[in-house]
Amino acid sequence: MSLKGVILLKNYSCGELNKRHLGTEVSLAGWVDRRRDHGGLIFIDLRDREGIVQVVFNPEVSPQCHEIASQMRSEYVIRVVGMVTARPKGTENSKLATGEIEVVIQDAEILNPSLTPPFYINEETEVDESLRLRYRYLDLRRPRMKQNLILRYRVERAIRNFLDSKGFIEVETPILIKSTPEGARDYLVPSRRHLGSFYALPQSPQQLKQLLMVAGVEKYFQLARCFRDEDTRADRQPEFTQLDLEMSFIDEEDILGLVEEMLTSLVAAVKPGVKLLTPFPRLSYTEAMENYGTDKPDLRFGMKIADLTDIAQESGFTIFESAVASGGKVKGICAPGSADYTHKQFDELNQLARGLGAGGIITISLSRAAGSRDELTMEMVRSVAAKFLTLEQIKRMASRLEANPGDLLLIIAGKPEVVNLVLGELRQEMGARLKLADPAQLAFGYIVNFPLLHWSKEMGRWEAEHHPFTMPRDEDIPLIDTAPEKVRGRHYDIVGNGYEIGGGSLRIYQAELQRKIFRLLGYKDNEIEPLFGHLLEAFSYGAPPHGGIALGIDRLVMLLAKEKTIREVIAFPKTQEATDLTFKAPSPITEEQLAELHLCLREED
RNA sequence: GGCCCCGUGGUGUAGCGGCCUAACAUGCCACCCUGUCACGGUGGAGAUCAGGGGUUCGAAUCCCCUCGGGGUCGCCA
Repeated sequence: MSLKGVILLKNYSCGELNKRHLGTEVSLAGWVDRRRDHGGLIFIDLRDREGIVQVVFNPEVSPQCHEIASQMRSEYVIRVVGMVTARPKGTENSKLATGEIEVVIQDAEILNPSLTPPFYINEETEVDESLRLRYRYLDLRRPRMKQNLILRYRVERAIRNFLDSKGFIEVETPILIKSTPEGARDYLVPSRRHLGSFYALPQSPQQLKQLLMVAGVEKYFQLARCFRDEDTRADRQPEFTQLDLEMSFIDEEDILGLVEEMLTSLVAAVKPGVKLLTPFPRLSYTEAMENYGTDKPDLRFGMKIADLTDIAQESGFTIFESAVASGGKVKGICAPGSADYTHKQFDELNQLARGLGAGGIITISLSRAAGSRDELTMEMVRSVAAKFLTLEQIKRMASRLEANPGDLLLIIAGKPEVVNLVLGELRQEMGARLKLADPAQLAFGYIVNFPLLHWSKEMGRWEAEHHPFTMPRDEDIPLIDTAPEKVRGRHYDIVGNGYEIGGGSLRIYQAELQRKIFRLLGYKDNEIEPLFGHLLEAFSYGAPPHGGIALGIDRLVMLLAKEKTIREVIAFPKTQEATDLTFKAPSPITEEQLAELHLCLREED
């Protein structure tokens, strides 16, 4: 990358200069990163997007420039003209890419002074995030944030190039569209021209891309902004970017294969050091829940959950017995090398487990004294359950969890969903504590065979697991009327390092089946028409079989940048309270604006 | 909506009932300094301890409320 030739005030960028430019007169412009004033000589580290170069003001070369340089301060915008010169022997700086040379200045001007910045731009110190967000334009000058912006651009460019090479076209879809009843809360935009009516910002271009398939686009993608008025998290923002993608005349394999190829080549291009699992592992939803306790497992490490119910129910241990008697399960994980966990450490884990609904954790600690699992004796086992279990039963549990002497078994008894949930969280916690995940790895994997529906207690009706347009598996279609919970959807998720990176499905393309699903979701026929009539109508004009996927770009870039939140890879993110601290948005509007929109504000109690 | 954490000169931290008239580092300002690169030296300015209320002889410190930021549960098809 180079700014060369783009801007007239400069003909080289600071970061690109090296020994090859010796003797060249260069014109540079940028920001003062740091000034070192020796009274005689003044050194300035001049920074632009491409890097830093040392420029030297020598009063013997130009007393006027030296005088101007003495006025310069951090973050002043300056322009200089000078000669690229080899640094005197012994004064080279190997820490700087441009450290073999310097620019001896013959002409200089201050283009714009700067106030002292509210935080360090030239140091990688932690700064309060609200301050960074208030002055985001300064925060983005810092090298780490600049690198994140560039990385994001490269990811998006690689995606566009890849999909272009596969015959996809990018189509823009409306931002002002229609509110939909399913899913998240909509961001709404009042219509000036239609009293009492509102547009909604898209939660995703889902229906639009399906209509593009009906339109015969066949291979569509879009780097699409999506909006959901829900509470934020480290990996969730009110607005975010999806790679939205849809294809006609395909099945699951086409999508999964395409995305795998895309991500593999993308990672190789932007982060060659990152290791992937290839081919991407595929787990059924059931396997993921049973073995990892979550539908978005971190596949960088094992520590799989194992079912111990059969062994546990042979014991005389009340906690195990009563769990099994009430239809529950007993399952566990093995924390390697954690046999000597302290009381305090147990307490922390117990608190975590209780907070998630478990009664508590039963631990079995296997002493290091044994040379192997077979050599264990009762004396080497530490557990409140020990006197209710035979040595043989303990060995069977250890064997099923692939535990060895020195390891710690964490066992949960209770309702199957709670057991999986708690062990899933304990697995994450222990994985983090024991640093089991290779930080250089990005473990993508597919989760397939999700249930199509789940029963919503609060709504008292079936809800779509993914969204109401997901195609059921052919062989499960008869179950829609008899056992909706057993219907599996042709839906797939992609996970990466424990994050849901994306999800997609094959879609329903027959109006009648779609209508049937809407009815199952509790819509009356007279409600379906105004809400989804446009889609059903489209399906009656020759809709091709189609399907697609959407990937969360923010999360993907976050993982590639090794950041902890997606805010670090978004130029102007919002706070947890969904405000923009740079603009101070949202903000009140005037009475005139309200009146024009036919709106008045309600008094709240 | 619930729970948890944080808020002290510009920035990052220390102080956690009296030793605080608030410390340290850095930044900032002035002066000195021709080979530094986190330059160095000398001197200086800079804080109603987020805001409000309470407890106490006495509060940066303990309690309550509010505001702001973060994490998380709910929520996010």
